[in-house]
Formats: sequence, structure tokens, C-alpha cells
Amino acid sequence: MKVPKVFLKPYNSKLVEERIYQLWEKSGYFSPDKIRSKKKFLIFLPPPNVTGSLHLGHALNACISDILIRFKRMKGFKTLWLPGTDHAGIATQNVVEKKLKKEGKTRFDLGKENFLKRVWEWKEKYGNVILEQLKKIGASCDWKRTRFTMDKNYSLAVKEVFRYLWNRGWVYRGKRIVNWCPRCQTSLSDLELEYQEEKSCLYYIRYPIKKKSDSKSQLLTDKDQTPKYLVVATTRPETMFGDLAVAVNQKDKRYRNLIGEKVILPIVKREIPIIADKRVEIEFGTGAVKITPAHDPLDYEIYLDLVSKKKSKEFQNLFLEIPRIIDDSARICEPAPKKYQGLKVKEVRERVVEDLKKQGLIEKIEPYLHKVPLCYRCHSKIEPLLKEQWFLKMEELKKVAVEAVKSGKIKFVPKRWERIYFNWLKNVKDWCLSRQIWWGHQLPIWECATNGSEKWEVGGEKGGKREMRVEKKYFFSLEKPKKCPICGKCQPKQVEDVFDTWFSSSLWIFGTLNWPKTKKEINFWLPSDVLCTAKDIINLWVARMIFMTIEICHKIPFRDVLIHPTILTKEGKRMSKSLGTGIDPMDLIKDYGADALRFGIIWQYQENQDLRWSNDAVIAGQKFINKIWNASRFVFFQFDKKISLNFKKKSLSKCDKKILKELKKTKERIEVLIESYKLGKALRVFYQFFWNKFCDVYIEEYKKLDLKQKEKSKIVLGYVLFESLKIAHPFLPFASEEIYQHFKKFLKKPKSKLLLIERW
RNA sequence: GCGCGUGUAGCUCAGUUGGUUAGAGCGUCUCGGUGACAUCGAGGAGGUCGCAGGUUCGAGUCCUGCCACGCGCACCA
Repeated sequence: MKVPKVFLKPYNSKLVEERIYQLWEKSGYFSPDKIRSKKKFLIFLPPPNVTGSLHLGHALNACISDILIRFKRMKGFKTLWLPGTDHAGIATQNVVEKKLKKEGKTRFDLGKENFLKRVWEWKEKYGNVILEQLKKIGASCDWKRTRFTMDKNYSLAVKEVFRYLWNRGWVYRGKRIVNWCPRCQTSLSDLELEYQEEKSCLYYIRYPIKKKSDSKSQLLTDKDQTPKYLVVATTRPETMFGDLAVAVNQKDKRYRNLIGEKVILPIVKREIPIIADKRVEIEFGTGAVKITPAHDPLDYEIYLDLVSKKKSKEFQNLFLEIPRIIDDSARICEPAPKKYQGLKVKEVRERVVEDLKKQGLIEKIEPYLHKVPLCYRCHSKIEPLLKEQWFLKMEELKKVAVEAVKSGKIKFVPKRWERIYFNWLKNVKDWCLSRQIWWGHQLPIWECATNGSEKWEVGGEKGGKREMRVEKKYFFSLEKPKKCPICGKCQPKQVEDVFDTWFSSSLWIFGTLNWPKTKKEINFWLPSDVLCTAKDIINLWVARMIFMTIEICHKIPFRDVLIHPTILTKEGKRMSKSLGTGIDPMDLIKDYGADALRFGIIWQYQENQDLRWSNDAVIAGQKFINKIWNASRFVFFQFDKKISLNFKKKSLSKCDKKILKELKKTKERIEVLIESYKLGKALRVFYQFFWNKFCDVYIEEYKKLDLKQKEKSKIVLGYVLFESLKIAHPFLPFASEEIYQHFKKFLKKPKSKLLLIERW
């Protein structure tokens, strides 16, 4: 038989990949609906942000999942790899805002409605780029089931989950120091921060001590007297206008007798008490801390303690109102002195220090290295501000999450990542759900317009004290209410805040399975088999999916959590687009082909270690694919007529028996390795078998056989190649499928139209 | 400060429960177009296995300490 013209050397991915992918898609076998089987296998694609484009990390993730899915599909499982995208609240809003900025506009110029229109337009245009890129690397997702976190049904799921949590009494409006991004103009959760080292200063400021016996305040700054100051060390002198007290440790002998006395806050000359708190570290700075409840979480807690204990009754009147002296744009505001108002925090810091110096109130300034929190989306400096936000109580949910992993129902692979998970859950604070951006799911909470009294109560456990609003003012409603259920007469307004984007992500498992419209799919599909993801979203996403899915569906979301390594640059640095250290997988596909890229990624993928990317492995992949290609050509040249792959044991030569034995061993080993996610090793085992055993040894020995034996052995030749193609397919789907399409023509009775669905 | 990970050939990495001469890919060197394959074949060079101790008949592998790099968490007044 003639070898078809397209079967030319060398292998050319450009002539193959698109055509083959269409063949697969058209066949419908990416969908589970076409597969009849009692065994099922489900993987959820971690939904990439609509702002995203594929990087090597995504590619690694996709390769692993695709190998598992393809393997299981060939094993006869009803397989579903469910894809989708995440609306990615802040990230997406920022992208569109940046675009607007180029037009010289802000989102406020457009107004909410028009701005959201623009975001939707942007999403429709660019939101699916990453999914198209996934197709290029061969991902066999069921694209018909592609979901988006703001689909109609998904949005309903968000509301229904919230209703559930609301009815459980786990949602409350609380006052707390939140991480505020002055650029994005929103609160952020602790997990949405990045930290950066910053060289700054520790300022030692003298707070004059008010004389005890004096009824009138009198500053003790006369040079003749021994000046009596309480020296406070701070990195943020500009916040001093918000000070309500100075705290010392009761065990600190230096200050013990000062507790209960008062100091004069410099510049504004306000009297504030000296209080005791055990959280003040004696060794740090001077051992005296200024307490600024509106701008520091620890200070706020100390404040709450004082208020709730009512121990310090004499200070009560000082604590009526917490002065907030930094506004939402990180500028100094009232009640700070007029001269500083409207200026940026950093500028005021310098000015305050200057002013204090003039008054001789700066004792010393030390250089100080510390980490400052940044917004993980726009990298602006976070300003801790006292704010009212919506919180979700974590007490019960965290128990659920801990139990699921501790009991072994959910396993982390490698196991050591469990520690990260448990550690976070152990210390987790209530989840700040509300964001002050526009792009996202608006909270289904409504506000009664008539009942506006302020009633707050301090509650919560130790270390997690909070102020909670207790009076009836807000209520849950799925739709716009016709009548206010609280007062019965007003027209309630929906709260403007939207959900933390990770709140909607936490419902991914069941939101994508058409809950709440139906429970059928959940019952059929859950739990999924493995979640393949990166370590940086273990808490942000994985943990939250675990408790949410168990709480809502009473089923675990997945059995295994496969944490894959991070792909680093050759220098061991993080790949980043902005630093120009990123490598675009699409470029590699152009240069070497998708299979070569997949080979390169999986070849370098070892379970434990972050990998330093090297293109060499992709080159090796290209060579290997070409090797398979050429070996196949050789095999096909042997066929002068259609054959069947059934051989008789009697007719086998010595080398036939040997290679068949090796094949069997290889196949079994690879199966075990794939099942335990050791894909890099599996690929190497196959590589060695095919190249060293099959090509180098068996084919060479075959050539030496006499004509009569060759006639019998060519069936073995074909059989081993066929089996090899099957093994190769999950790893190198395009080339193996292309070769199979040619192979089919030489077979008397080809079982399947596609290698994709050949039985492993 | 606490914890985790890593350190093996020029580069990227394997190395099972301690057991001969420490492996692969890429690169490099020599030779070779011989029935698929030069994106190939045959062969070679290249390693004090981070450092220092210890356990052992025997350590890349186990223990202790140290060094270097990376990461996470806490503190961050």
C-alpha cells in the first residue's frame, strides 16, 4: 500500500493540530453525554479570570487535567471536564477602568449603569481568549457546558447560598478595621493582600505627661524642670490625631505607676489616658504604644476590650466616638488639624515629623524595615480603615472544612499542603464579603429607609471581637420587594456593595452543575475526582469551596486536591508579565507544536518541586514526536495489504516475545503512575520504552528477520505501535491521533473512528 | 520570629525501603547517511551528590549542626 502523501517527514504540527481538534469536537466525545458507562470521572477547571491569558502555569494545570481526562475516557469512564471563567470582580473592573483612563474618564464619569455596560462589552470581546488558548493546547473540555460566574443561573446560586447563610444567622453587618484599597475604593479580605518590604522609620515621639495633682492641664516642657514625657514609638506619626490613648504593658516596671494618668497629645493638645494592655510588647520600641482605633486593627481591639469591660469608666467619655482622620482616598481629613487636611498620608507624615521636631518632641528616628500590605490587583498601599462591612461568621464553616480533610475524605497531594490549609483555618477571621466596586454580584440585602437608629453590640470570641449591628434595618430579598417587611411603608433600597469575587468562586462546584435549578446533576456527579490547582489559592478558593459545597450539598466537592508546582524562570524567579519574565505558551506552540509543549511541561513536572522552566524539554518533545512519527512511517511501509492485529503465539520470534513482555510491563507501570498523578515519571517510562526498547532494539531486530518471519512479525510490529499510540495519546494527543487516522486505513476492522475513544 | 521546600554533570532534573561502576533530557566532542528517522545512529568526555560531623561492614539516601537560595505564616505600635 502507498503511504499517503500527507505522511511526510518530519512531523509538522501546523498541518495537524487544528484539523484534529475539529475532528474531536465534532465527534461530541468531549461531552459525557455520548459516553455510556456506569463509571464517571469529573474534573472542574479552575475558572480563569476573564482578564487572563494563558501562561505556563495554566498550561501545566490544563495538561495534567487533560491527561487524566483522556486517560479515563480511554478507560471507558463517562468523563466530564467542566470549563468556565470567573468574572474576577476587581481585576476586571480595573482593566476596564484603565481603558477608560486612556480616554480621560473615570468610572464615575460614566456612572454605574454605563460603566457596567462597558465591562460586559469588554467581557464579550476578550473574556474567552483564555478558553480558546486552552483549545490550542488540546484541552478536551466539554465546551458546551462552559460556565461563567455571572450567568443567570449562577447568579441565582449566589443569592440562594447567601439566603441560606443569612437564615443560619451567619451574616452580619460589622464594624471592623478592614483592608482598604484607596485606588480601587474597596475593602479587601486578608487573603487579597500582597506584602512588600519597605524601608521606613520608627519615630520616637514625646507625649507630655499631664501632672497628676494639677486640676488644669499643664505642659511640663520647661527646660528648668525635668521634662516628663512618655515616649511613644510609631511608624505612622500622621495617625496621631486619631489617638485615643497610649497603652503600656502592666508588667512594665518603667510605666506601671503611670497607668491611669494622662498625656497631652502633641499639636492638637488633646488629653488622652495611659492604659494597660498585655498585648503591648515591653521590648518593642519604648514599650509604649499610641492607640489609634480607627487605623490599626490591634488598637481597635484594645479599644473594644476597654469599652466592653467597662473597667475604665473614667475614660468612657473619651471613647464616645472614634476619630477617623484618614479618608477613603488615603488623605488626612477632619478631625485632624486643618493644615493637614486633604493631604496625602505620606506627606502629612513628613510634615508632622517636621512640626514635632520644631517643638522638640521627636526623641529620635530609627530606620525600620517592615512589610507593607498592597492590593493584590493594583498594588496600591493598603490603608487599614474602620468601616462597616458585611461579614460571614466562620466558626461553623471552618469546623466543616477542617473535618473534611482531617477525616481523610479529602486528600491533598502532596500531603504537606494540608498544613497550609489547617493553619489558615485555625486562625481564620470572619470573612468580609462586601466590596465597594460595581462589577460583581450585588448583595441581595435591602435597607429599610425609616428604621435608621444606630445600635451596636460588641460580640465575638477572644481575638475576634467585633461590633455588630443589632437593630432591624436590613433584610434579605431575592427580588426587589414590593413592601418593606420591617416598617411596611417605606421603599427599601438595595445595598450597593457587591460580593467578594471569591464568594461566587466558592460555589463553583455546584453553581456549574445547575444548582439551584436542579439537584439532579449534583447527585449524579459529586464528588468530583480531583481538583488540580496551584498552591496560592488553597485558602482563597479551595478551602472555601470545601466548606461551601459540604454546607449546601452535603457532599464533598472533590476527593483529591492536586497541588501542582509553580513554574519559575530559569533563575528561579516568579514568571511575570510586567517584569517581562513570562513565557507565552502560544509562542511555544507556534515554534514547536502543542504536543511538544505538552511533552516539555509534563517532562519537567515532578510532583514535589517548583520547576525552573527550560525550553530544552520542549525541544526533546519535538524530537520524540518526530521519532514516533518516523517509526510509524516505517511500520506502515511494512504493510502491503490490510491487516488485523491478532497474532498467534506460535508464530512469534524471540524478539517479538520480548517486546510484548516489555510493552505489557510498561503499560501497567504507566497506569499506576497516572493514577497516582506521577505524570512526569509516566511520560519518561513511555519515552524509554518507545525509543530505546521499541525503536532502537525491536525495529532493528525486526529488520534482520527473514522474509517469512517478517510476514508474521509485522503484526506484532503493528500491535506494539498501536498500543504505544494509545499510551501516548493522553500526553501527545494531536500527533498520536493523526498517526492513528493513517493507521486506521491499514486495519481490517478498526474499532474506533478516533484514538480519543479507543479502549486503553 | 515560626514553619515548609530546595541544593546531584555546563543547564533542567531523576535517584524507590541505605547495597556493586550515581542516571535522563538538552548541550558538548568523535565517528557514521547502513531498508522509518540527521528533529537520526554508534561512541566519548563531563559529578569530593551544598559544607562539617555522626550512625553503619557500607550513606546521594538516615541523624545532628551549619551555609545558600526560594516560599508561606505571624509580628509589622
